[in-house]
Formats: sequence, structure tokens, C-alpha cells
Amino acid sequence: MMAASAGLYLCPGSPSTLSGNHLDLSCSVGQQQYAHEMKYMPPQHQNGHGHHLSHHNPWAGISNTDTGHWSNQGMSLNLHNNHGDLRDVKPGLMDSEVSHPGTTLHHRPPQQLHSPHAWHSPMTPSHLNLTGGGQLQHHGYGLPPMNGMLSPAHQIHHSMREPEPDHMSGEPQTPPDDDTPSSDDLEIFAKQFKQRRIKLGFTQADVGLALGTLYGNVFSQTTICRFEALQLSFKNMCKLKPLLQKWLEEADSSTGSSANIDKIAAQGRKRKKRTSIEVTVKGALENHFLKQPKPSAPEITHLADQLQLEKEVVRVWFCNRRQKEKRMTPPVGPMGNNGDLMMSSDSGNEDTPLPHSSNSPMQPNGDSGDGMNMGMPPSSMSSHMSPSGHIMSSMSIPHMQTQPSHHHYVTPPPPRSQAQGH
DNA sequence: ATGCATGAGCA
DNA sequence: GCTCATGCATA
Repeated sequence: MMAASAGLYLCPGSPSTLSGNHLDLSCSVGQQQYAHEMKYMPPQHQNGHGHHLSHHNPWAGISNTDTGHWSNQGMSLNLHNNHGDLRDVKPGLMDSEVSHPGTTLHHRPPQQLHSPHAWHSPMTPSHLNLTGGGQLQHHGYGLPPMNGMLSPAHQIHHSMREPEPDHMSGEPQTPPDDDTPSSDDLEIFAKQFKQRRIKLGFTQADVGLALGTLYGNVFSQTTICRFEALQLSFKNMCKLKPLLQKWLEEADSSTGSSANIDKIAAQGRKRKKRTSIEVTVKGALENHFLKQPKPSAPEITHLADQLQLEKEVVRVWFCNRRQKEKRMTPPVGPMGNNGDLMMSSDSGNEDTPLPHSSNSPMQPNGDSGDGMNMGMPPSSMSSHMSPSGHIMSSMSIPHMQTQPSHHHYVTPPPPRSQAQGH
């Protein structure tokens, strides 16, 4: 439980050691008040592992069969209400609707959808606070059951259908809606999504909010951005795709009308100020990371001490760094470089200290030590192969100069029955 | 677009 | 105490 020392924020000025105790203290940081009372909501559906999501995992298409890996926790649809801020939101409004897609009905008949406004229809809490939003929980994500009724008529008509690349592998590539998409599908979809979104005049934030009003799952600009950039885990991409696809279909069908988007500037703020780590310090952390991506508690403490950072900050930094490593894709330019991925592939190999060899996103199964993540089959790690064996990245749709298509989330979890890796 | 952060779930 | 999904805040 102290795990994440979550609840505790030190006020910027008070660097006490937080490691252990966290109470909810609230300190006002600048303008914001920080009352952290994040106790999470009633564990209604907390089914530990109940989630299934045993979609086949394309990534590992290879190992497909058992896959569950990506899933363990992730799919758990409980969108935790992050940060526990829901309380300063206006009471009453959102929860009721946003959280029940089923009942909800936010679904307007096609005709009404005709305006982007639709997303904020009368009942929709346009002011929904992004942060706590009302949705305290995700429930079955867009799976068709109830909202499936969204304008069947329009379902997928124009450009939006999946291109179905179907290159080399003869397998039937995934159907647009159901089924687990292949990495190629995701890649293509993400690109198209972005293009359409921009054409329609929506921002990433708009989309995130729209998803909330439509399905009860609000997402931030960050998430939409990462989706477009393929910077999410494969599993996460799969989860979001149907939602975005639906949104796109609706938005598409209501286009021509107006591109008016109303943005909701709802942002409740109540978080700890972001710690800005100096470059030099960052460099030191990077260094350590290269040698030891997973430092032990004492190491962290020591490092923190050395760098004069809070231990928690250091711990989190490593966590984030690892996470980044897993999804990072070469920021390389438009593929001008050698199309190599550049991640330092240490992940997983504490034993293989190559500082930064150039690349390969993930190690073959090097789950070292704790072995968590990916042990992708060698085959997929070679260059940019998608699990299904397709080569991704470099080719498909080179346009979009703005985004070097860097993707490739990292390798899928080891097909192996891994224990802790979740 | 991304760095630092939160929190659930699991081990 | 880690991973993973996600996001506020910021560059």
C-alpha cells in the first residue's frame, strides 16, 4: 500500500520524506488546492482478474494462442477515476449519465448527430471535468452491445473502412469492428483517424471528450495523441480503436454541416506540480538507467540522495522511463535515418548492459530478473515486424510529415506464462 | 507532443 | 513496489 505513495504530495516547499506515510494532506500549491482524497470509489466491480480480453494477440501473433498477457490488468475496465478528484466537480451532473452508456443514451439518432454539437447535447455535461469526469468507471468499453445501435446506417461507409492491407500474410486481416486488429490495422487506422479528425476540425481533446459523452469514457488529449502516434500498448490500442472508430463514423456522417467544435475548457486542476528534473540530473538518471533499469529500493534511495531528489520522484522516473522504453519508438525523422529503432534495448537485460546499442525496441525475451514484459519472439523483434509478421512502419503511408511514423509499441508480452509480468 | 504523476491490480 | 493505463501540466 504504500506503493505508490500516491496520495501524498509534498508541498513544494516541504521536502519531507514522504516515503512512508501518506496522509491526505492538502496543501495549496500556488493556485491550486491539493486535497487529495483519493480514496477510490466503491469497488463495485472490482474483479481482480476477471477480465478477459483474451483477444488474440496479434502482436505476438505468433504466440497468439494464449496471450493474455497484455491484459492482465489493463483491460480491467475500471477506469479508475484518476486522481481522485471527482469531488470538486459539480455534483449531480455527470455521473448519472456519463457513466452509463447503456442507459445512456447519449446516443442520438443519426439525424441529430449532425452537428458536432451533438456531443454536448442537452444532457451531456459539457463541462465535464476532464479529470474526474464523472465517469468513474469504464465499463465495457465500446463493445457493441448497447451502443451498437449507433447509426447502423452509417456504420462504416465512406472512407473510414479499414483498408485491409493484407499484405503478405494470407490471414484474413481483421474486420473493422470486432476482432482484434492487427498492428497494421492499427497503424493504418491511427493515420486515417488523425487525418479525418483534422479534416473534420476536431482537436484531440475534442475527441477525448466526445468519447466521454458518447460512451462514458472520457479520454484526455494525451491519450488521443498517443493513440494517433501509436504510442500506446497494443492492447490499449485495441481497446481504444473501436471507440475512436465509432466516433469517427459519427463525426464523419455529420460533417459537412459545421465544423464547429466547442471546446470545453474544463480542466480542474489539482495535482502536484510537476517536478522538473534538471538536465544534468536527468543525464545522471539516464546513466543509471542504462546500467540498471530496475534499481532496487536502496539504490533508488541512494540515487535520490545523491541527486537530491525525492525518492519517490526517482522511483517514478524509473517507472516512467521503463514504460517509455517499452513503447518508445524512434523519434527519428521521417525515416530518413536508418530506419532503425533506436531504443536502447536494455530492457530486460540487466545482464546485457549495452549502453545504447542502437536498438531494437525490445529485447527478445530477455526478461531478466523480474521478467516482466515482453519476451517477444525473436522473430518479431528483428526490425519492425509486427507480431503478425508484417513489417510495419516504414512503409505504409509515408505521408504526414509531421509525424515520423514512429511506432511499434513494444513487443508483446511473452507468450509464456509468466508470472509476474502480468 | 511529452514529462512527471496517479492509482488499480497484482505479485 | 512493479506494471500499465491514463492524464495534468508543460515545453
